Amino acid sequence: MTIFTTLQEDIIAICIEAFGGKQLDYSRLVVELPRDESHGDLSTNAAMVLAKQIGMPPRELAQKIADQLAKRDEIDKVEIAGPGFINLRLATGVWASQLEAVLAAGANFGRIDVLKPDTVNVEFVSANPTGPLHAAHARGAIFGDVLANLLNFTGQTVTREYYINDAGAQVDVLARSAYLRYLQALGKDDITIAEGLYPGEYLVDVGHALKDKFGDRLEDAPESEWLDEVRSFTIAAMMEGIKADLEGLGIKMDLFSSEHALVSNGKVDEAISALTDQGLVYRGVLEPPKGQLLDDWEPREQLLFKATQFGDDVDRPLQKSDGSWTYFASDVAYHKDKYTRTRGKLINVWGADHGGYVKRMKSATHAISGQEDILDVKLCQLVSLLDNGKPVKMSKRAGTFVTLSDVMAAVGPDVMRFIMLTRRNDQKLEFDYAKVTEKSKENPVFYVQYAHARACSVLRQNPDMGAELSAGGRLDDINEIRLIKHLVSWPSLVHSAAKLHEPHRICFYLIELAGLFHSLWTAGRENPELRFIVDNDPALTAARLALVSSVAQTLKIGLEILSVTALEEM
RNA sequence: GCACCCGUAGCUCAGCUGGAUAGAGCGCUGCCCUCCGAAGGCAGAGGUCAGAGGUUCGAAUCCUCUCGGGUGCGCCA
Repeated sequence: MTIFTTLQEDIIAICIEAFGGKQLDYSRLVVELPRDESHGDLSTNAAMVLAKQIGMPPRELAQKIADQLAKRDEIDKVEIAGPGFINLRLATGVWASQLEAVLAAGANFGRIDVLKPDTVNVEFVSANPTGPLHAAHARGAIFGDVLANLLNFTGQTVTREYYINDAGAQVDVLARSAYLRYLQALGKDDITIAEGLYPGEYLVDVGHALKDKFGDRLEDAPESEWLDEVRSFTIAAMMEGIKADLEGLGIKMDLFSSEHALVSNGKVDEAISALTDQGLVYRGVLEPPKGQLLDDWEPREQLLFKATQFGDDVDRPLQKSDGSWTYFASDVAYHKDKYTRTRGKLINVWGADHGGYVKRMKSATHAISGQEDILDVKLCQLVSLLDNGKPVKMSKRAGTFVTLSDVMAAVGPDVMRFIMLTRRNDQKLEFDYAKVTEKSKENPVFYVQYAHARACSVLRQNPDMGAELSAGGRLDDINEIRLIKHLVSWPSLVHSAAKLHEPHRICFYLIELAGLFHSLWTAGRENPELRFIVDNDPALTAARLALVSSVAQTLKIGLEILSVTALEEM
């Protein structure tokens, strides 16, 4: 229970007492830290939010609530300001006493404020199994993983899922490319990798592995005889590499789903006929997209899903010209499968280039589940790789893209995970090798880990006091109070980050917490009276160590949500 | 042409899903190590929140339009 929630409940109680007859909507009522400290320790918009409902001028209502609040021991002063803000000044020692609750919550601090428990499926990465992960995949991977951690932390039951696109033409292309490498492994040196195949070196090893497994048995066989075997072998090899890369990032999926399995089990036909039964599928002709050059466009009747009925711009095709299912059709089946399995919320983490796909997928999941907001799609913008300000050259054509494992070898998982979350997901991100490995303030990973290490260093010097940390009322320096306020706002930060599916908020919170702590630390260097350890004053020392301990604990919890190491020494 | 995302200090970005005088880092100017880790900190300058309307007690935040940047638009997955 933080002071925020206590006061909020108090205010609601006051209103029920005074206006018991009326049913009031308290959902917009907040107790928060005012941005400007001159407005007091805490402020609430209660009067402004409730005024209209009650039918009383805001300032008058504010006065009524304020009179009641003023009677509380923990409140020193109440003021009405502006259009009806109620500003509260807390009695000495109230902030400091908040630390007792922080320390009592221990590793569960922030878990207190849980969302309504639910089952959530987070699908992320889902990179095509046609090659190793490249650096840009890391963003979505980490976003999804940390979001899953965060939801877990707030009491949700989470499944991490990877959808393998192991059907369609691209995996045949992969198989043909691997087959050529197989021929090379058998000693044929006049092999050229044709345009349109995958030229990457990573298939050389697969070629050798194919040779080890099949000998020369496939050498002169027609494609129809080797395609299936080579394809499934190669996909398995690619997935093995992808799993190893994810493991290097500290990511463990709960489930890998196969598109191929879905298709061959008839799930697509099943899903489409279910939509047909709902009257959402028809044969029709689409308009060509305007402003785009399509020389080969011919109007054609095809099977369409009534996406417009759910807010999409046009109805979406389910079949290609040859009668086979479109990718959208199998995606409908996949999402139906996911929903049927879990009956919970679905979250998809996609690259921003799939933005045009969101509406139709939400339309489909709406149709499938009957719930409009069952699916949330988070789009991650591009990552550009830099080395000291200069772009790192990448060419997918030549097969020389920067792989995830290359970057990981250079920076390690902690840096990778933290930096990828130092931007909102819908904002482009620059990842500069040189800067993110710097051991300085410019590097936020280091900055936060350093704060934790510093806090641990203080606590290490006083192992004896650990047992009796007292959160007495003597923490009254402005920097100490600021730090406590920030600590106490951690649960509500976690709550909104989880609710909005915005893990980056954790990063920014930790950076700010680290900054406040560094600031206090240095204040102690300049003014000995502000040092954490005060000779001849064990009570004050204990109170300050309680603060340090709370900081260390909260940094650790936050870093654990990010799965970034909370170092005790640097 | 249409849809989605973005536009906040010189630069890179936050802004708790509508709160009060819009914040941080970098860069710039000037400071702080006899002292728990200076791998850090303090202070100053810097803004028409792209622009114009609207909604209301109150807008960077919500709605409409305009401008600028990005992504995408049947038979790639």
